[in-house]
Amino acid sequence: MQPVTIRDVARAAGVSSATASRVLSGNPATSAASRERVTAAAAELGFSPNAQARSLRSTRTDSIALLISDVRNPYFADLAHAVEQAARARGLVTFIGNANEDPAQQDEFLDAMMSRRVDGVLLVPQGLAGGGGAQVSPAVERLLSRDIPTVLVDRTLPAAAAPHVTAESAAAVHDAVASLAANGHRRIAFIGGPEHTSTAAERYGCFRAALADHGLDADEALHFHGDFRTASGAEGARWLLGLDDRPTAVVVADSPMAIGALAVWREAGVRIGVDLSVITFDDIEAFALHDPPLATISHDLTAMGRGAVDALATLMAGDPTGHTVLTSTFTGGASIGPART
Amino acid sequence: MQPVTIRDVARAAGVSSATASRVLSGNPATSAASRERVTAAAAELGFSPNAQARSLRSTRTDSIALLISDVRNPYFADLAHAVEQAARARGLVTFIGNANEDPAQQDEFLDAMMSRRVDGVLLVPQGLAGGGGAQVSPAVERLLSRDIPTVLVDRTLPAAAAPHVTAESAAAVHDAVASLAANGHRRIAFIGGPEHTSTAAERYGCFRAALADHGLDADEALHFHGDFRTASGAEGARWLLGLDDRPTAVVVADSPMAIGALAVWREAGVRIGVDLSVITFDDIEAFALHDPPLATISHDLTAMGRGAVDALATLMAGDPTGHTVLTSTFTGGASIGPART
DNA sequence: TTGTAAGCGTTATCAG
DNA sequence: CTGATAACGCTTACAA
Repeated sequence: MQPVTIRDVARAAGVSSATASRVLSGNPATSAASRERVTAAAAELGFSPNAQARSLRSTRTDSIALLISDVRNPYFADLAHAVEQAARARGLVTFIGNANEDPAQQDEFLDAMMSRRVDGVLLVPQGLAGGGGAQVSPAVERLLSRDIPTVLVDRTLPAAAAPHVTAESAAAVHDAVASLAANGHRRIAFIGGPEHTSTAAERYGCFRAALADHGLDADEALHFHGDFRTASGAEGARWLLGLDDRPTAVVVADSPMAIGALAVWREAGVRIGVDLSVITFDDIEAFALHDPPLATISHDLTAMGRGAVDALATLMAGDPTGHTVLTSTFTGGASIGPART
Repeated sequence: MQPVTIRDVARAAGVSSATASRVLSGNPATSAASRERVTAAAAELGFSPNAQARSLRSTRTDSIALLISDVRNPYFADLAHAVEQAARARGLVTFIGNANEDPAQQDEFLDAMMSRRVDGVLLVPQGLAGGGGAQVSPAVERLLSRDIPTVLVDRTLPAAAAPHVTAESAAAVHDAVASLAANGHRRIAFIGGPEHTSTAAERYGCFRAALADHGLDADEALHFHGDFRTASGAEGARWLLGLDDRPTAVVVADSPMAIGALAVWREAGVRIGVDLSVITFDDIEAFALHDPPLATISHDLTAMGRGAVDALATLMAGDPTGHTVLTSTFTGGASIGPART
């Protein structure tokens, strides 16, 4: 079936293509008569407007892009869901892209989106492994140097390059460490994320600060550098088991790593909350599977998603927007127990 | 900064826009000299072609759409990841859409994709709640009546409307039920998915067949109708606890429902593998959190994703394609124990 | 090998 | 309220 164009509709309705266009895009300057005939003809022919052509002219696409780090990470899945629902409420379609924690994949998706002229971009920026200067990947550079409304979500970028909606965990981490300290823990390990992401840095930074608050000193030897994925959590778990003078507690920086780590510890016969106290970031539904209940430091992803869409909408409307920082919540659980002495 | 057009590039390179276009789209009819100057100019100006305009002319977009039922369901997250990687290997960008198990959201996304003229569509079709005739939602109808290459993934549609890549679980379910039967279980409940999805029907159908294979009769009173989401799994768990002559074993039709159900059972003090034997569909990483290990019936999502992309690529190349049906695997676990007598 | 010019399907402008 | 007509940014005959 050949695609039906607006001209076909106009011809069938006996009007000009301009009138047909006006009717179909809800322009009030139309007569009831032509409105009726055009809509009828469009329905009859099964007309679906060519968005390419439309936005070539109008430069609006009513769509936004959301780039997340990892579709398989429940944290980002929740974020994607929240964004999608909030965007839908504003009449925007969301295209979700998966960077797979890889700047190259991020860039491909962003380029595709830019050339498709989405109205705005929500970006969880991927860190550059290089680590040297305050670099930003090429496509992100392009994104920002053009005037494409962009909001960073969850993670930020060095130069405060764009407005962002992120979470701040100081208070929750403080409470979490307080809970450990109250249980007599003094050697607390940290299984962290990749250093080149702002969240990994923020989470670890808050952890160190919290230690200091409780008169404990941060021991860099108790800091494992993971990559936010399951396998590295398992590695971190094994690393912990191999430490001399094994720590009695550990904080894990995200849920996939926690899943990987807990599986290893179970296999090794480590009793969580008894032999080892565990606190993990990112409360996900699947944690309900774990016994005992896990203590968590969590974010309100629905709020983050909605906040991000709000900020982006403001930006798309042409108004400047600032940063939003949400606070995290500490929820205790039986995975914290007294330090064995 | 105003968007950079191909004319800007051409001007900077001192050639016509036609030559610039030829260079940038890899047309061999170009001189080394202009090739060099054009690519330099494009890089210099940060040119990114307008995909709208390009495909308005050329009708290829090198992109595909993937519509999944629920981003937050790890099963679909895994599928999305697999598709995305396979598509990327073929130079295709994947736009992921989330239907949220809702035909209306599915249709919005599909319409947006059709009007953006993606080269192909991978669709996990949403069931119509009506249940009456063999209907298909309007946008899916449009999708199929036009000649847009489309492959159904995971779920099918009544009229074998399009080629599909799905999983078949008969053998795995047979083994699973055999394992229960060998442990003396005779009353086995089933917490199923929404009837209007083909997978729910297939999974339950195989379950009934497997019961028959083992001389057990299917009792419709032991069939709970869930909706593939966590909350309904919890409901199903409570339903099971309230049954007279409580079944000693249960099969759960997907992982989110299993998560919801297991949480309820734990809270009720039900010992999995002792008081109640459990087998669940869809092996996900987070199941590693559960003790004892869960018996599962699982699919190879990587194979499904790759198979779907292969089928779609074949279709996009103009060749007809058939159906692919993958087999499932049963993996035993300590969540199956002897029936208490 | 290159340039000119004609569209692709739609919407915006400007007269009527 | 409507109809010509000119773009939007790009590709592709067709000439040169």
